[in-house]
Amino acid sequence: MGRQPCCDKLGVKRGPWTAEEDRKLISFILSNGHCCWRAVPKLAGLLRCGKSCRLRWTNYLRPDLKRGLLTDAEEQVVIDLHAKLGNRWSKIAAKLPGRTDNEIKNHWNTHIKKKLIKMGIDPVTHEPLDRKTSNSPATTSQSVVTADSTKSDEATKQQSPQSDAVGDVLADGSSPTESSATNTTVSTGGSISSSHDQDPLVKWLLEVDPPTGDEPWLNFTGSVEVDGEFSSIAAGPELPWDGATDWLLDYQDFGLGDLGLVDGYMINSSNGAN
DNA sequence: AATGCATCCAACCGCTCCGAT
DNA sequence: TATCGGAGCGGTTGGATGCAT
Repeated sequence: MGRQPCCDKLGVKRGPWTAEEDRKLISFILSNGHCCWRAVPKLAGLLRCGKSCRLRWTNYLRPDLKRGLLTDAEEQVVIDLHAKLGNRWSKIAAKLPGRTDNEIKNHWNTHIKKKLIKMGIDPVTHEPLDRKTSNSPATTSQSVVTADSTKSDEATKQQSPQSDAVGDVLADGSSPTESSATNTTVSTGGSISSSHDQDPLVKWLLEVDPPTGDEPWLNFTGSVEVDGEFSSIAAGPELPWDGATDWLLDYQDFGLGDLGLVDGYMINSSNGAN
C-alpha cells in the first residue's frame, strides 16, 4: 500500500535552522503547545516537516534543556543505564533532566564509548574486551567503570563510586538507592556484577514515569503574538540557549515572569536538574 | 600560514510502536 | 481484527570546528 511520507519533500526546507525559524517555532509552541506536530509547521508558518520541528524543539529549543558536556555524574548514570538498557537512549535520557536522547547518544558515541574501549571494556556488553578473545587471567583485577575512572588512563585504578553525585542528576532529585547507581563493576569473571537484575535503582528507573509532556511551557497560553515579531518572549539569564539562539537574549528586558513562563521554566530547571 | 585529519554534534532517514477507526 | 496515520526512537550522515603537522 505504501505510506505517505511524513511530509512532502517538495517545498520543505532542510538543513540547519535559522534564528527566524527558531523564533517562529518557539513562539508558536509557547503560545499553542504542540497538539499535532504534523500541523505545527503549517500553523507556525514554517517550511519544515513536522518531524523536523519536533526534533528541533526537543533537541535544541526546549526551555528546560541543559547545555554543555555531561557531568561526571551524568556520564556515570548513562554508563550504568546503558549496561542495563542498551541503546535505548530515550529511556536513558528520561532519567537525566535537561538532556536529550540525541545528546546522550552523541556523547556516548564520541566520548564514553572510546573511554570504555580504552579501559578494555566492551561498550556494548560492558564486559572486558579481552574476555572475548580468551579467558586470560589478565582480567583478574577488578575494574570499576566509573565516570572518574574513565577520565584518565588509569583504568585499573580503583575508584569509589560517587553515588551522591549520581543521585543528584536523577529525574526528581531523589536518590532511590544511595549505593547502587555507580556500582557497575566488571568482575573477575567479566560479567556485570552490579546485580542490575535486582538492582533497586534500575528497577526504580524503569518504573518511574518519564516526563509526562505536561510541562508548563507546553501548555503555556500566554498572549504571545505570532506576527513575525517575538517581542513577548524573553530569555532570562538562566535560559540554556546557546549562541545559536542568542537573539533571545536581546529580549531580556521583557521578562519571562510577566508571561508566567519563568515559573514554568524555573520549576523544570530546578527539578533536580541542577 | 596553509593544509589535512580528527572530532563533534545538529539534523535527517527509516523503522517501530501505538492509538484511532 | 486489520488497517491507517502520527509520534517517537535509534542509526547514520555531513557540515562545522578544532587540532596537528
